[in-house]
Amino acid sequence: MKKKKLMTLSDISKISGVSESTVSRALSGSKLVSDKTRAKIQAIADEHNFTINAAARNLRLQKTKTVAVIILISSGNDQSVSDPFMLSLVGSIAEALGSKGYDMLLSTTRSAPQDWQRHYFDTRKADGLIIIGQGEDDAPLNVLVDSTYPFVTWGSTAKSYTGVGSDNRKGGYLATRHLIDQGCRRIGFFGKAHHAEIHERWQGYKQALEENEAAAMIDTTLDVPFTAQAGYKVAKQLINDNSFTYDGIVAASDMIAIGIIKALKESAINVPKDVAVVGFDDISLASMYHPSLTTVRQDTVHGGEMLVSKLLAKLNGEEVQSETLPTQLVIRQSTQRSK
Amino acid sequence: MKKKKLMTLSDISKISGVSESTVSRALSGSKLVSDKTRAKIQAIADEHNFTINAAARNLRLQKTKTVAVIILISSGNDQSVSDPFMLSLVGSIAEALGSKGYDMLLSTTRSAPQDWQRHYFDTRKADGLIIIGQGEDDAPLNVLVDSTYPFVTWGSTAKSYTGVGSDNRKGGYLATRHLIDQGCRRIGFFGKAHHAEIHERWQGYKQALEENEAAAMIDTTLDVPFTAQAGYKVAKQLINDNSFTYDGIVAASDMIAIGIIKALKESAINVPKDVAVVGFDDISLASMYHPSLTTVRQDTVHGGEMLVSKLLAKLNGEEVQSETLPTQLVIRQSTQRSK
DNA sequence: TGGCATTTTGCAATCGATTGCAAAACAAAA
DNA sequence: TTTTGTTTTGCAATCGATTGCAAAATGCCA
Repeated sequence: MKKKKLMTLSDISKISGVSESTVSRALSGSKLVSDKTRAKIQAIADEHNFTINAAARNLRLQKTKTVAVIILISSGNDQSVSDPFMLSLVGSIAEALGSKGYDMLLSTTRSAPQDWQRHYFDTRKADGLIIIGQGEDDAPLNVLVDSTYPFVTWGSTAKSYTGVGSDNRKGGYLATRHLIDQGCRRIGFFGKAHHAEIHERWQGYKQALEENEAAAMIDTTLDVPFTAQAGYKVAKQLINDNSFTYDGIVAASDMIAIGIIKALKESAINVPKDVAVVGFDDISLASMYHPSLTTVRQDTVHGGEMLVSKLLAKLNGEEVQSETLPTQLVIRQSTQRSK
Repeated sequence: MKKKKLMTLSDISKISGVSESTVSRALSGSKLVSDKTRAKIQAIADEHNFTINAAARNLRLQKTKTVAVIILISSGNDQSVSDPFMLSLVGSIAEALGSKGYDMLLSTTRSAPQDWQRHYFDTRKADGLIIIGQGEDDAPLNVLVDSTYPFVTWGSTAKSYTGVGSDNRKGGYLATRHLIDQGCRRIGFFGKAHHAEIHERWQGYKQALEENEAAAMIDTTLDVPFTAQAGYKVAKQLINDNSFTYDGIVAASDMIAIGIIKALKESAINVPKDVAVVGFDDISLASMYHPSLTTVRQDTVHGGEMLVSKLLAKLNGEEVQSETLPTQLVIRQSTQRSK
């Protein structure tokens, strides 16, 4: 019943009694072939379960209809692959690509070949690259800048290459401002401030603090990787050392916020009463945590679509600009001190 | 500075003054070429930044060194893409593939072409398929069974095709047994019992209840999709209807457990004192929730490696068996009623 | 039916790498 | 120097689909 062997254009051509050219044209919808012929060929192709061989087509057309997505992982930190935010973004990219008829090749800097920057494009495995997360270091990306390699990045948009990203500074500002409005006066920032995106959030935080200099603020910038575990550990440490003196915390991501809150709870420090905590990302879990998490929402769906459309435009030879997407403060329980 | 044009084998052959065959052999490490020649050619290739064209090679060799991973999503439920467990598994697969020199093509049933079952293989975009999550319905997979298509699945292993999965039944049993040991007497199961994997967990749950028939138990099987939101909603509803009478809950996944716990907390029902809750998966967040979640661990790292090695073995023409991985109960706060 | 315009179809080259087989180059032995 | 044996190298076919150009088929009108 099953065909063991896969059909080729040539097989179909023999069966239908027309040339390969005609089969090719019929199947690709060229108007150089009559409807009658096309119908006949299409029927035969369907019947024999024929599919075009992508390798051959790619070779001939010099393109693959495939985009490689690669997730940058800071070397030390092996958890950030599982950051729900990034994965949500990848999901959105996958869908946007799928709807345009593109396949997605996914890898992380850990699983990819050494020379991933060039690998996918040079080998013609993909037509372009989407790079997620600039990490703390521009070096790996600089290989690509001023080359003609088609790529776009997610992250900070204040770069020399095309990027899509959230308005991190505004987000950081809104989050901090909100804490101040809630009456917090000793506000700490938890996150790697030298990481491009986080740095922008930190700048927003800084700005909010400065605009309210009347109040005595604490600007403590702690170096915390992207995981709940890291947030937990740092907070725990501070508490144990009796140096936890905040009444408000801006966490660089929801996962970090969750870790911090857990540490606080374990020490019977109440959130939001004793300490108000605001996260960043609005991962789906944020509303399901207890207390539900006030956070700055990044729109992953829009972000994914944007990345894809920018890249495809680029593949199409168009000139493309970076784009900053709006962020939005979502107020939930973790900062409601008033009532 | 940059080469606009990508080099081909033929270019390198011209530059180095040897034939294409020799270049090909030199670069692929064939011992048919002398070390001296190889060194010379290698140097030239490096200098000109030459990379093999995958399309051409694929066409010639009839293989792609690429595996397609596809995530089955139940149509209605648009959240399960973001299920941390699946994503963790995908991460592990990505790494296992990377270490074997394979690339990973990722898609979900939402973003993939209609005929994804055949698409990736027929078009020769991938050498094989890894399918994650059987969903509630075997139909899409049956297209592949008894075909010669190389694929392996994650999920229930009691199927006619090669699968890798956790010992769900044992896991469900351990979880339920633990609740009984903790003194729970009204234990409910929250999860889609007609979903293949969940059904096995449910069987384990059932078995544990039956082995302890002396105690009065409640076997309520509620139909809950895979998200925290769903767990929350169902629990909330029960509470509002005054029909929440459990003192122990077996949730089919950690996310569901988290949603349930949130609903309980909002109604001032204490976990674990009033109700003990056990999850399934041991996602990284389980230990970071408050209370930390007792759960059944599935080993995603091992699982991913296993899926990959089975598939590659299959590609290699070997006969391959399904495999069930052990599950392990991880006891944390959400079930500690004793003290 | 013949002649011309318009559609359809087919030939053959091309994309870039691999490999069986045969020829060339080299080394060693006679 | 010739012969035999061993390495290296090159020729040419192959993988499957696409497409410019030319040839064939068809339609239309007189």
